[in-house]
Amino acid sequence: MSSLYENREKEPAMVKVRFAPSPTGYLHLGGARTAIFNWLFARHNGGRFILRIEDTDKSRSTEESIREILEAMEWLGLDWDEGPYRQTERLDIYRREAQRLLDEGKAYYCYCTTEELEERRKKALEEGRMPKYDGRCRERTEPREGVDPVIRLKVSQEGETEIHDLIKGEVVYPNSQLDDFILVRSDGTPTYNFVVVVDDALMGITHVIRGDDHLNNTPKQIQLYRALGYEPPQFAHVPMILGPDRTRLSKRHGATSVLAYREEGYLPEALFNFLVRLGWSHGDQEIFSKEELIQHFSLENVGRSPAVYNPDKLLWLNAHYIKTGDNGRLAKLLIPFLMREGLVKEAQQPDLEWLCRVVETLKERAKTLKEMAQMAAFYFQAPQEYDPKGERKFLKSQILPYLEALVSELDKLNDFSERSVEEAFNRVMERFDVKLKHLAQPCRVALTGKTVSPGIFEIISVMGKEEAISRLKRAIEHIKSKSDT
RNA sequence: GUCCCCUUCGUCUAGCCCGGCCAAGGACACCGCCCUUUCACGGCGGCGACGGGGGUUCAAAUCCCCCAGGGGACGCCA
Repeated sequence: MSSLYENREKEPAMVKVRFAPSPTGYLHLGGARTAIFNWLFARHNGGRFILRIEDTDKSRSTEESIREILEAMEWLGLDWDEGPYRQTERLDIYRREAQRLLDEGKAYYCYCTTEELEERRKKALEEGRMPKYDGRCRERTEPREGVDPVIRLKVSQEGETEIHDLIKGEVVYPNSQLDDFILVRSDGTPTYNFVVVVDDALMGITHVIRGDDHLNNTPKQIQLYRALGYEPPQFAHVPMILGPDRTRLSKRHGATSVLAYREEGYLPEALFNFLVRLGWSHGDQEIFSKEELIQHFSLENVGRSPAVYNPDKLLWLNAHYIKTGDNGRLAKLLIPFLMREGLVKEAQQPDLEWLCRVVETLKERAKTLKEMAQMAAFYFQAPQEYDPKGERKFLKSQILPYLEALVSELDKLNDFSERSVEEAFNRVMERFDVKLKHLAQPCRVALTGKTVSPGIFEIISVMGKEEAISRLKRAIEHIKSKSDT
């Protein structure tokens, strides 16, 4: 019976993955994509997705950051099945595990000070050596006066450690590169490399999917799993997202916070779709619903090379989701942006049904909700002034008769639908024997102040009879006052 | 410096594992044309890549080796 072999090959009964952000800032694009890959992997395999906050660095972790991260995940629709766990609430577990390693002789106290370490590191770098801890406290039996010790793991320097990475393939590290890394700081708090292993093991994580900046940590962690007597999980190291300058994505590259995209008027499904296609693909398909992603996602189709973040494509996707989005939903999402533009006051919410019609006229040309709100301005306020070029070109005295005729035709309408507005235009065009463009452009400038807008019939219809006529009359007066002088 | 990862159009990528279907496909951006009351949308077309060098083979983007470039790690950060 080759039972050992079979056990190795057999997939774990239940896939369990985690996303483990450190709350030292907002959720950025790279972190969000890692979360998405984990979530998708769990959902695809009918497994569990757990959220764990890695807050062992007390000096840098903040509650505000935790709130931000959770909010960003909720916005993206990444729901978790367990957690959020907080590592600061599990300190007794780490203490117990550290003591166990100490008792078993697999870890030891180290009394070297930060200053001494820093000096040795500097020297090593200068001499072109690898700056690693030399293990000098391994055999120390006596404490050192006035120094709070750290706990280090005895790491084997012999041989090599192999990683069977689901994305990178076989990766082999010479153990000579490893050093006795710190498990517990001198203040008694555990370090990342320690807690990540303890938690992943104890929480039964089957697949660790994370950024490939962690690939280098993996051999250390594997040694720790073994020292602890736990079976290492499967690893999948996802290539990082790079900025346009091909370095690690950071604040330098502009807005990288997930929530900042919401503020800029991006739809969560657009960012989701964009992020998942950065490094993962399914043939030539670009647009994916969540259901399709869950159905198709697999680690095999994750690329091995890093991806440069391309804001133009995100914008295109966002435009697509706006274009195809539900008017009612878009209208609701648009309101905060209208308020920010000063078009809608907090107290008086616009009529949603009407707003839906506004959205309908704008959704084909707006790439973001922010942009849509800006383009919607003329629906809320009559032009304060006319675009100079448009005025010169279209608001001329020759067109006065057309505009006046149009006002009277519109005034006769009971039904103010797009269709009947169009018919009113047709009557005016026939009477004066002019083409639509000679009527439409002056009208557009009169109504919106600009030479660019959605279709003339739709905006008039949506604007309403009273408002449209009043704006046309104002334009007529404006033209007259000019020609008088 | 050492170790690890990566390398197809400007960018995201398909193809690579199982060589021939690839004079390398799709998408974003860009350019042009068409549609058209403006702007968009849409349609059509164009531009544009296998990092370099050696092998192996009848045949290599695909397999092997070397080099170069890029990224990452080397913390009492995660």
